[in-house]
Amino acid sequence: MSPSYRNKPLIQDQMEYNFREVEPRWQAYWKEHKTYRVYADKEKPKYYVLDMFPYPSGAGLHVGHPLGYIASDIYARYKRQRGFNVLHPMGYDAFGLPAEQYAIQTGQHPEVTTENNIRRYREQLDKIGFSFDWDREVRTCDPSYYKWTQWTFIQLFSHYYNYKTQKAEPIAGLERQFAHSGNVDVNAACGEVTRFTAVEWLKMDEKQKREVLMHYRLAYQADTFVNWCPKLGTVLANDEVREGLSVRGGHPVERKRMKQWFLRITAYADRLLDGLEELAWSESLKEMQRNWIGRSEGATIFFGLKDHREKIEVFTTRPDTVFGATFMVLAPEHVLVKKITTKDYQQQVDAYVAAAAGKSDVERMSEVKTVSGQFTGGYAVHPFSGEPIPVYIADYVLAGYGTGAIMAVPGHDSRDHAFARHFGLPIVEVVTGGDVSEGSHDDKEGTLVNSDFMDGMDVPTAIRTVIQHLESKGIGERKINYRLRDAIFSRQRYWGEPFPVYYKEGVPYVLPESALPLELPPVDKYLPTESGEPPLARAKNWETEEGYPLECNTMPGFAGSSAYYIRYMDPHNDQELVSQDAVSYWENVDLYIGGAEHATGHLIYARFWNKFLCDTGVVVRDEPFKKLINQGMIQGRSNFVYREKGRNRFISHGLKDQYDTMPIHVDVHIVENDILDINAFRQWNPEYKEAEFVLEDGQYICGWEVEKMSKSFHNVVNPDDLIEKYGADTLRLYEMFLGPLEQAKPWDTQGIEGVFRFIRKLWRLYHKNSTFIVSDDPASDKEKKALHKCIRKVSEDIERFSFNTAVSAFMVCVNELTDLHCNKREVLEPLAIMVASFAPHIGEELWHLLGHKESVAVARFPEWEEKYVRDDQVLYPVSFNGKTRFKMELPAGMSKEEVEKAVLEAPDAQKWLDGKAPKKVIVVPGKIVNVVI
RNA sequence: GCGGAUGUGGCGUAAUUGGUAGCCGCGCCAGACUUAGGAUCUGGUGCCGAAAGGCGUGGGGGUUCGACUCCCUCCAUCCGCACCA
Repeated sequence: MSPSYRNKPLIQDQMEYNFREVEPRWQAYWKEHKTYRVYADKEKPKYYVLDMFPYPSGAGLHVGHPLGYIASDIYARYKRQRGFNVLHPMGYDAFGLPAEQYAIQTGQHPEVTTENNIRRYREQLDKIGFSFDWDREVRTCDPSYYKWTQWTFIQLFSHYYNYKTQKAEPIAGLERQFAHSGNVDVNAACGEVTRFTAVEWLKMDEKQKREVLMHYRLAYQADTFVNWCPKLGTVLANDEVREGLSVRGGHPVERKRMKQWFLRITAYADRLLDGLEELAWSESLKEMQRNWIGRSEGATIFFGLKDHREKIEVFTTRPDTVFGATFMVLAPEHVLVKKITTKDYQQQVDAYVAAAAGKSDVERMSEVKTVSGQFTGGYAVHPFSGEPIPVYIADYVLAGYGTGAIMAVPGHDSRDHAFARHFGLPIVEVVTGGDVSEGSHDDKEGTLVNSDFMDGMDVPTAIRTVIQHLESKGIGERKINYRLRDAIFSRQRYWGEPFPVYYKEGVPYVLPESALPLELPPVDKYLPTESGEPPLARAKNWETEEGYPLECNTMPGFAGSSAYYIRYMDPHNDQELVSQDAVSYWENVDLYIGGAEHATGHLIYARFWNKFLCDTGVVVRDEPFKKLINQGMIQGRSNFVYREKGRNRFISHGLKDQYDTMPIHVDVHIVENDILDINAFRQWNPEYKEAEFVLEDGQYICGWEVEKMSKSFHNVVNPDDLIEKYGADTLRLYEMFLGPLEQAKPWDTQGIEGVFRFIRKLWRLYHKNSTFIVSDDPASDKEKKALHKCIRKVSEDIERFSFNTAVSAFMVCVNELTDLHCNKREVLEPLAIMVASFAPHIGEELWHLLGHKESVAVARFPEWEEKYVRDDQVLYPVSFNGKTRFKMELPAGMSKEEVEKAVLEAPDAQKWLDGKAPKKVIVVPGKIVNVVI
């Protein structure tokens, strides 16, 4: 081996851009100089760019995670260079199940593992070169943070929702009103309360009063059926239960009645719905929220019972079809089922109810197609005709929606139709336009028939009319129903915010603010107690100073994430959640980037939380997130080898169909360009050490497929490895270059070489043989044109969040400037500023090499000028009957007529005209010429 | 079933207002430099065809001088919701 051989790569390294030295140097500089620190500066316009903060899991980041952070970072840097005062913080959603599960297994305090994970996340994030103001970091599990989560809970507990004023108001005002005139005049969001007078109120003792008030509070306690898993000692969400077993562990889950804390989010249903209008969110996301809220307009109607004084209340969106109601159906859980069931049907009804109770929600959903039900023996009375109508119970009526009872109109509802068919019940047509013996006519098109006073009306008129009749007779009223449920707000867990609540004689009271934060107590185990109480029941002295027991439930994950964007505005304030000063300056989030998986969870709760804080004067804007972008998922690109069945032999992709093979995932790190590194493969798994291979062209070609990025598919790519190999700037550019931000796209490490070459090509514009060669000579028109086209494209693309095309524009520009051998400061300086948003390290390095002392972060983004991008010659594509045939260069200023003349005279045109006269010539100046023959 | 989105070279994609389809990059092919190349540089690369030319943006139809773009219809894939009265 000759010495020159060994030296060669070294010399090359010196000449090339050395990201391994440059990137850590600037990261240290930014940290030391607090380059990205931000204050509420009233002289400057504010802009708030927020990322959904991560849950710090033990696995660290893969290349999919930083995608949104990179996009928001580019935008934040761009806005800063545009003169905005940019708030761009980061923190951690640090309470959560995985840490607790790990604690149960290992006995380690979740705080310890969480702290470790955060440290690892921070290292990874720092390497990517983000412009976060880390002095504003928040962690939801930090007592100084959750103090304000607890504080907000106390506020929710102490407020009710007044429908008259359409906002939250202090519960004390409600108490005054009760003392003055009872609850008759109150129009508030509440549970089921009976009417009472002022005298009755005043006669109640404190316990009774508190019970009544509990029905009005925005944070309230109520009994509910939950998915209780005795083995895990906790309540599970619907998606944590499959086929009656817990997803984790596979333990039996039962429906259990339990007291839980709730947030009265339904009070805000209309405002949550209406607020969507003003938001710059994607239509699909808004639609998801609309569906989740599920507002439907209709009426409630009371049906009397034949042999009982009670009435059945139903909700219907089609009160106009009331004369078509030939039977009624109650949910099996409906309270009146017991009462109306006659002796003859007792057994069958009991059996049906028992069977329904044993089924999980998921099971009931999966049986959608089967019609089942049971007659109760009871009859209701039609509110208008007085006819008796049979009452059934059936699974297809849900206890949790509407009133849990329906009037069944088989002529105009497909499910009722199927049910009527199955049980041989009469089907009556009340709206024309279909054939009800064939199937139900569900549309609102048609004319009312067989409907007494509504005959001849169209559907909308009939709906208005019947509601008037119902209201005047006092047997029903107009009603808006929602699918949205109040949010269950308690968990039987350890690793969450403790409730600032204690119990006096079984009645819950909130702690005074001075007692906050109520810190999580140490426990001996992170499991429920033997008697099934939550882990906090294990804590010693878990009581107030007076000896009252404290609440043992903790808050769910969304508690801490519902107001973190507010806390970033004033993260160290220990007097209030946020100062009026800070919030009146920063207002709300201008740009929010995060995953679509939070569409109906976090994004609904946060909006609700924010509206409440707005009502109570804590924040100044009704909506928290003005614009929201869901970054698309980065998928994995998996590689496969094909093992011959029953043998330790692998067949190359192109030959696999000639053998009986099965595909096996292979680690993408030992595959390059779909060619398997056979030696690495043999070492990868001892099982394959002696493997044989059937090759094509001397190589083993792997198959590939796009799948979720997951350990089990061996397709996870770690950003640290890529940064080590190519640098953070290359990673950032490549993540953006991959495709549109909002679109899901597969990760293919192969392509990163292209942006890596771009970075080095950029560097070479400013350097020759490792010497900085930028000159102060004036730039040529061509050079300026390349630059100004780039400024225009990049700024327009950033404004519309089209980062992939912006990267492409940089490449085009650098290619052009390279061809022009441009080394002019006039061009290269603005280019460095622009590049710095995307690739901050090389941008900062070039900026300082250009002689600047301040960070490029505060440089002014260049403006493009029309005069430099204008063309004086236009290359006209000339088409005949819409097909482009040749191109012709003409001066830009030419009139339509001149262009037409010039084109028709051209020799190329003669060929295509073939002696015929053109019927018509279309000239779009500066664009195109089309000749019609 | 309902709602939303997406279909363009071998791959990721581009075409901002109806105006040259395929920019930029990967891969591939050829060449240069080289003892060597998985380095670097240069050129080529939608498909068919020797060429002339023809065909091409999921399929079919329409509007238009002109359609990836607008309209109708069908198909496929992905996501969300799902007996919501």
